[in-house]
Amino acid sequence: MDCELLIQHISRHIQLDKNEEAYFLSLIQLKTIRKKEFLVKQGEICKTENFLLSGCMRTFTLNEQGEEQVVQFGIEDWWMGDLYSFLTQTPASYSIDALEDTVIAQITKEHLDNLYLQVPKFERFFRLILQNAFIAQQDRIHQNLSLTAEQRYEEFIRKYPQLEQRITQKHIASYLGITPVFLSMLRRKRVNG
Amino acid sequence: MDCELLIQHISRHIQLDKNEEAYFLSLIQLKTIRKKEFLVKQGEICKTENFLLSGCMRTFTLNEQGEEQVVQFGIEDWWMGDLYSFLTQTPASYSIDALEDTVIAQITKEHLDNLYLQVPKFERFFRLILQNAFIAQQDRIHQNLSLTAEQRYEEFIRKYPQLEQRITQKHIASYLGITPVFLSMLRRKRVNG
DNA sequence: TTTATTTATTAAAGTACTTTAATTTTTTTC
DNA sequence: GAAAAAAATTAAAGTACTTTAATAAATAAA
Repeated sequence: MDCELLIQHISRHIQLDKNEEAYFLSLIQLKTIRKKEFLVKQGEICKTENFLLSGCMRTFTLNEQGEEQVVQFGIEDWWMGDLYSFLTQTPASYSIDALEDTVIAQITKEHLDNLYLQVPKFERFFRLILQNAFIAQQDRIHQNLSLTAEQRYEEFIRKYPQLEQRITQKHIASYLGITPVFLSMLRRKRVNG
Repeated sequence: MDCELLIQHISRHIQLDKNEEAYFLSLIQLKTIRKKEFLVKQGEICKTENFLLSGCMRTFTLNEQGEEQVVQFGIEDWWMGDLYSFLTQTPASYSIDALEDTVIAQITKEHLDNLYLQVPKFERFFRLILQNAFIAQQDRIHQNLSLTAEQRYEEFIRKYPQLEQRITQKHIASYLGITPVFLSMLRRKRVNG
């Protein structure tokens, strides 16, 4: 089981001894999700938290008109899941699917609850992860409120140059809160000056 | 020192014995911030995390044109601060001021770091607080992207009926990402049908 | 209480972004 | 490698929201 990336990721935040690492790995399951397959479906229960070892996923909702709204992307080294559904084991508000063939490391709620009891250091680990995620989200809220679509697109490119290559414009537009048509206009403007 | 509300708030998430509670309280300072006074100023370092015992505050930024963008409100039972500035002890991106006379319980970074070491349960406590904050923010991002200004205003009223009364329309408009002029139009439409 | 200052309302003109629909390009499938 | 399906581009008309400016109402200051 090749979780090297996950172990590195954890060691950036907390130090585990060999026993703790082995115990942690015993709770983890690897899973491959092919492009277009779902990890979580809106309305079903999100049973695991998921660390991306490779590939690319998106979190989105379907509104009443059946339109997709992308809320988040995730690539290697990111956690993905519907946190509220996971914590409360209630139906998910969001769907998550794979934009590329993706390999994830999964932990169930039961295993995570045990992990917190057996290795309390993981309370710290997930606190630190959440701190970073919270700060990133706050900045995103601020930008969504204060920047124009053009400025948000520039920021997206600056911040996630890799993502810009890997993800379709349709999905990027949705993430930015604009239509693909308008994003196309912004791109033309960028190129032509 | 009347921190009853804070103690209740904590006991909803973790259980403290009397020693732990006393130690925690020894790290806390009460402070009153009068209406219009600042708790944090953009560009200065945010030295404390702050729990609101009473009153009302707002987090905002000033952009290059000197316009205020409200990012968040806080009332009794909420934590406020510039988390990134607090954690890294670098200049704050956000300002925080009081919209009403406000009483807060403060903890410095040094005290909080000690608290995590002395009473690791607090790792759990702040993980739980951050989980809730993260989920709320994710929903806000989703709504900002997918709802019209009118729908966002309806949601705001539904979710924070108390706040709607206590906060000026100017600030609510900024929080919603619209102009006060447009908010006024939405309100007229609501009343007249 | 009066005056000054800030906030809210209204109207009208302007702009950023959407919608629709047709065409081209790219990707997927068999 | 051809056919089908999905994504991107373009243009034109429409709409949600902004900007400006003038007036009224509410709050703060003296």
